[in-house]
Amino acid sequence: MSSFKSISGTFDILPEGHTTGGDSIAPSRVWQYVEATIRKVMEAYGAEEIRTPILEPTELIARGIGQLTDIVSKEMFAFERGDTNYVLRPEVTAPVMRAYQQHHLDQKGGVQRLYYIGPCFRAERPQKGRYRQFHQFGLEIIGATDARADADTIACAVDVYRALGLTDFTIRLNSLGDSESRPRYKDALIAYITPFADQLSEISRNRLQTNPMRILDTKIEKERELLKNAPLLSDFIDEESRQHHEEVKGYLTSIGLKYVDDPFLVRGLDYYSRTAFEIESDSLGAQGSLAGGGRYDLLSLELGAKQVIPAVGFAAGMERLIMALDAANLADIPAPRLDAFIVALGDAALTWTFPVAQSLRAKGFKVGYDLKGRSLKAQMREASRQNSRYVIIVGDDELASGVAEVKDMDQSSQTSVPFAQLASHLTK
RNA sequence: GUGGUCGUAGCUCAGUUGGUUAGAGCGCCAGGUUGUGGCCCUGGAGGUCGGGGGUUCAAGACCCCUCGAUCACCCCA
Repeated sequence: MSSFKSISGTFDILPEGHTTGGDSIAPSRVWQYVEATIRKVMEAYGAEEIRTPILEPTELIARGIGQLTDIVSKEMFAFERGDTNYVLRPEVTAPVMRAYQQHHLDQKGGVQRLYYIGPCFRAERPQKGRYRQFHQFGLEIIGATDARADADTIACAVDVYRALGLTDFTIRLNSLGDSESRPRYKDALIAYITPFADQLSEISRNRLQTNPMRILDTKIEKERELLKNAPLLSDFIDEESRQHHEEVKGYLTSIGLKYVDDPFLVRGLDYYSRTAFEIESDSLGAQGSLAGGGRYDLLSLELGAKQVIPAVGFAAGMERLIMALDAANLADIPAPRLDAFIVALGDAALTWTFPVAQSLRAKGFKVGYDLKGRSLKAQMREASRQNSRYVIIVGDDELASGVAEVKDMDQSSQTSVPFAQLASHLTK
């Protein structure tokens, strides 16, 4: 046993899949399958992949996500080197927006649809479905204020889940209003809550000062009770935002997408305005948030743009998606099978194996052979384990005659095949 | 960051109130089959009982610390 272990909250993805003591990590082929499906759906939405660095300037994340958010204030892997401050990206919307501005993608005219899949890092206490290195995928539609962009974003996320066979989730939707209606609502909320302040938890009391809207997100039953009659954001948002929200809902309805209008839905990142949504698994428990997103028209300004660059997007967690697939038994991807496994007996045959395997591989066959010089029986067992379609058996006799024994492992039948006809025999 | 639970072979786990050389199933390896996988039979390898310290004549079992996992809080994807 090695004395080194992967860092807490991180995990290896292996060909066979394994458990971390409780949580199970899917085989790499399941991840590949999920990624391939995501790419396919993204392409259906006209999106192309963007890959940004894992390392970003700390300031970008702090400004983008918000200094007072939990992510920035206590969950970043950040370090200093020379006179630069680095972070391991905790999310990728801010980096995508940074890249958009850095490369002047607005100058290409039109709307950019960018998707990503990759690792993110947050220094949270690990638990099921929550890791310190985790993987997000998401879509950002940049350059459009049209409500169809918002609806498109939500539909895209939903399509990813549907394409994988998941149906067990709920969409929650809200509008956060614009930069003027939010402060007004904030004031009203503070005015409403302040009289009860001493009945709140310490966390909520702190939020009253720093980020009062996050209090709406509380899971404490008593606090929810106190919030029953709290002013609603929907009563404060500006007319344009309200109309925008109605349009978004209209588009969702037009494609038969069901959602729950949730006036208490607030996202934990500061950059959202107007549309905010979350997709929650109905069966995953505490870490059931599959995807979240919304409109973030003001992020561009926060990152130094001279004018508003309207944008919407969603981000989703790969771990939770795969957890949900597992729970629904939708993650059984069969291991690939070999076309042929070459069993060699004797030194001459061992030597013969190598170029033959190469020439078959060059013709597109998946070919394996034993590398441990084991017995015929052991080699056969290995072929069986690797689920090879055929086994090619060659010993001194076959080398002399130029004719191999080829066994069909499914039929358990065996025929003699001249070396020159091996490839054509495998095609059958 | 806070609280609860757990940590024995590669995996899943058993291990009586502390008491000799720590077990099972699966997996792995070998043999039964002088050149044929899966099923069956036989045998074998594999464990500093997460790590460190302590109590005791004696600790896998008890105590403390630590690390890890896990569930919840929190957070969010």
